[in-house]
Amino acid sequence: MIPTTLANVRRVRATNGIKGYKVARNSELPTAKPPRATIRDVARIAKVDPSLVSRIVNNDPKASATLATRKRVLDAVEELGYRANSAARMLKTARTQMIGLLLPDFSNPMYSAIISGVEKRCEEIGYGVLLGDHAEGNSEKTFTDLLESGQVDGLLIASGTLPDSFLKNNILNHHASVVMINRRVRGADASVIVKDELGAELAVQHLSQYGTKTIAGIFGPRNVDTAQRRKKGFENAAEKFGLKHQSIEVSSWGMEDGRRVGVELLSKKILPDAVFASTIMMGIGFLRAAHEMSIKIPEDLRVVALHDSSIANYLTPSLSTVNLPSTAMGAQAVDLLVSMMNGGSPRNMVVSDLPTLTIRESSRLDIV
Amino acid sequence: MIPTTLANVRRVRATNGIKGYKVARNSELPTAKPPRATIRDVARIAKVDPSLVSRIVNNDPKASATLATRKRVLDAVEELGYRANSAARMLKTARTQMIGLLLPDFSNPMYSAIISGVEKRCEEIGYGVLLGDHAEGNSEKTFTDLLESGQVDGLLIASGTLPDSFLKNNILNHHASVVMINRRVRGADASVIVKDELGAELAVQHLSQYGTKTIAGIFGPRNVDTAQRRKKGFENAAEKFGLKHQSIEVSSWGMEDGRRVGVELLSKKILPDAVFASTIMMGIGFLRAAHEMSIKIPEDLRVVALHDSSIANYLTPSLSTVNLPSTAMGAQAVDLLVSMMNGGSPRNMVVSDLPTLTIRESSRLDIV
DNA sequence: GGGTTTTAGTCAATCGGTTGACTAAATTTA
DNA sequence: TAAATTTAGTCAACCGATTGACTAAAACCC
Repeated sequence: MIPTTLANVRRVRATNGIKGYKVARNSELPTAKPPRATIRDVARIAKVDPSLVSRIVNNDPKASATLATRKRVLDAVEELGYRANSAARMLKTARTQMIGLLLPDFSNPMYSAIISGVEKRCEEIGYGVLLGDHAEGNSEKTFTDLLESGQVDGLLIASGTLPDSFLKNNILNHHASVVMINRRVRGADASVIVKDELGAELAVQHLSQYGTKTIAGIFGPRNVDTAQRRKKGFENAAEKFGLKHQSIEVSSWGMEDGRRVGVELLSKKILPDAVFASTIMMGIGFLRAAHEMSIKIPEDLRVVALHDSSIANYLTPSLSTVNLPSTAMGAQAVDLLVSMMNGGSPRNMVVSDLPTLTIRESSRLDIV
Repeated sequence: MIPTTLANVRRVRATNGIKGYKVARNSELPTAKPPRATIRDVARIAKVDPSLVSRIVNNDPKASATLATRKRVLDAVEELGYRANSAARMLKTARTQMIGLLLPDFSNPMYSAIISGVEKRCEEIGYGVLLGDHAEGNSEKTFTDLLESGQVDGLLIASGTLPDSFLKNNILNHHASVVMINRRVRGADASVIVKDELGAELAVQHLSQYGTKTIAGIFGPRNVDTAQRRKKGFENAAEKFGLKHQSIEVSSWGMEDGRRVGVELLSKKILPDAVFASTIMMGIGFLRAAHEMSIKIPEDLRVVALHDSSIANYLTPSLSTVNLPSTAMGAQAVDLLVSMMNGGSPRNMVVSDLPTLTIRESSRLDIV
């Protein structure tokens, strides 16, 4: 795996003092590569069969070896710095121990909690994460490549934008375990979502204070169920608290969407008392719109957005948010995927953790 | 690669009705897995030797085949949906076609341009990207695992925080191609950086307008060369433009650092006329501090931060930035790494693209 | 102490592609 | 037209780890 030239570099380096930073003497530069130790090397040194080495290092219950033998093997492993070649293992076992994570965009803080949940859980169970984004155009390619060349054992997809039809075709047409994150697509029956609806309700409940009469909500693409769940939660809660409400649907989830809607909304004669933004990005955009339109927040209008992120603390005004258990969602998606890879059936799951509200300046009128 | 059980699962899924969507008939449910086509299957159908199939699909110049034969092979590939098993290929060729990208934190927008540059370039040249973060504690493990189990052919490290000593030890002790991104570490001789110094100068030059007399700069960890380059550029430019300047060094690059320094700075009797934040995160934090301290920006004090990101447009006030060519840096790092993996020598490179200034509200006094 | 079970470990096939060496036929060259 | 070269394609040995089947010796049982 490791290119031989590199091995050289390391050799050279290891034999020289680091301290004064003279890294190498020239004479040592062009030497032969130190080849990586294989299981056979270990076997030879420990004077056992390679198969026994394999069984010992993998804790195979079928391995039977005296303590002395085991020690010899382990010592040899140590001495040679042996690590199983993952390609060979993959080939033989037909498992890569990797899962793919497909996202629209790494830089979007909305996804970062998910990423870290996925990453962490994978680390715990010894899986690697192969990231793919489907920025534009390359979606299809990324997708099929990962699956079809068998570089991953399964795939997680977190996308608030890819159309259902694309997802459905790809999920259904490829032989692989696929789990959708915070998205349900008809025709795919493995997913993990959070209680978006409840998150929206929580926001509305909070916003209904201070004599709020009217409230507006900004939502994502109509054909994405995530947007619909949030909208439903928003509308239900608005009804429940007797608020006049209006729902605005836009075609993506970004800052500019929040700003544009904001400008439009705030140009009207009559403003709502409160606004719910269904993503933190939209919330940020909306705050900007308010600034541009010289609307004072929270005095003139109060705002809460979905998704927490540390940046919410640093905005002006700081942005109240509803924190969805996205990290837990990522972790749970990994668990579901792994269980499916081991023969378990696909399920549509809901993370049991509840959304929580963090009140900041954008929605608090009662500052003493 | 794709575990057979999964193939089953997928079948199952395809055969069950979802909600109103009956996708298939039940009778198809418990059938045998469709095994993935191997090169031998293709060979059999095309009536040629597997080796010829291999040569044809890989465009091996050594392959000689009549047009008719070639077509038979390609047709068979198509028919079976054949994709080479990547584990087998890796094993034989001793290359994974993957590179690892190590970051402190995915969610940090500072890194997102780098990620996308790396990703895009890798996609172009047929490499996969394996992401690893070294949030806390797991750095060492992530690092060694990736390298030692030979899951990647080389490694890119973009970290403004890991101490030199750690990097040096790890880089030096492992057999692998490693390229540092926007960081130079003594003892490691492969890196790609941008003209941070010039970026800082650009910011100072701009800030020196409007009669600015004094300027403060906020920089990252003293023992990280990136921070030092920025500081140097800042100080040089300040001298050049005859500004009284003060440099503040903090131990990390985040929003809270910017805010903390800001609060401190703005508590003093005499304020600087301008502030340069050496990351956008610090800039955001500083804006917040200004708000908390009721300092008006840009009226009382003007601010420019390094790194562009769309969020700069949506802050209040919007934040002037110097856009470093981070995407190009990511791409170039990939190129360097690949060239090293092919036997090229390590180099310390500088991206030739220049930083550019984007003026926004935080530094513009002459609004009409 | 003869038979059975356990323990300790080995053997060899296999995963799926790749690649240097090779052959037989076709084509070119002299 | 005979020799030399090129073309078309095959053969077989890997790469490194895993795993079911197997063996020989030791331990156990009554």
